[in-house]
Amino acid sequence: SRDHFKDKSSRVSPPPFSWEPPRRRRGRCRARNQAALHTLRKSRRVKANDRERNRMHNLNAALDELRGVLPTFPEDTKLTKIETLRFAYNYIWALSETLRLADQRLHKAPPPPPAAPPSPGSDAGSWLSTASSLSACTSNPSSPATSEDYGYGPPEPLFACHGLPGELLRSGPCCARYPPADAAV
DNA sequence: TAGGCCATCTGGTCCT
DNA sequence: AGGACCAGATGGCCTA
Repeated sequence: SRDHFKDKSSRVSPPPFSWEPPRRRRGRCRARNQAALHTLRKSRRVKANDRERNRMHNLNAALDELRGVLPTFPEDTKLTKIETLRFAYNYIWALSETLRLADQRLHKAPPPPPAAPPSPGSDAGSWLSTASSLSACTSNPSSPATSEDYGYGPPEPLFACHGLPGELLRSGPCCARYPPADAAV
């Protein structure tokens, strides 16, 4: 079909579906198309990056809100993302235990030992359920010292840094990065 | 300087 | 088709 343009004499109307533009023109078109495709892809990528950035910002904002309702000591301690999630998991568990125990006490039932805390994640970096962190909690000077102090009659003896009953602190993971690494225990 | 944490980019996949 | 979601890669910042 390209020969169709070589010979002027035979230049009749091109066959309906086999006609192709001259090579040079087609190459230019292809280049133009390639460039258009490139800019299209690029603009889509830029848009996608923008959305992704925004999505992550929203996710971080939600994480910050979650940090805001979690008790930490010192108060301005910023938990990492993974710490925030794990602590939230355990904090919810501890609060549930508080309600459960309070309810039991209300019905005069002898409080059984609290249930084993859930395990939100068991990698080596998890500090939430370690005995050291729990003993650190109970050794807080602002906390009640004797076992009698851990009773559940109102008002509940609370830990200044956690706001949770002592028994829960001793039995369940509820500390967030406490004590600070450099703090004397 | 190594390791941890984080933000961002990127391509793939799934969903509407 | 376009957006949401996800996971891997990368580089910057900070701390021990």
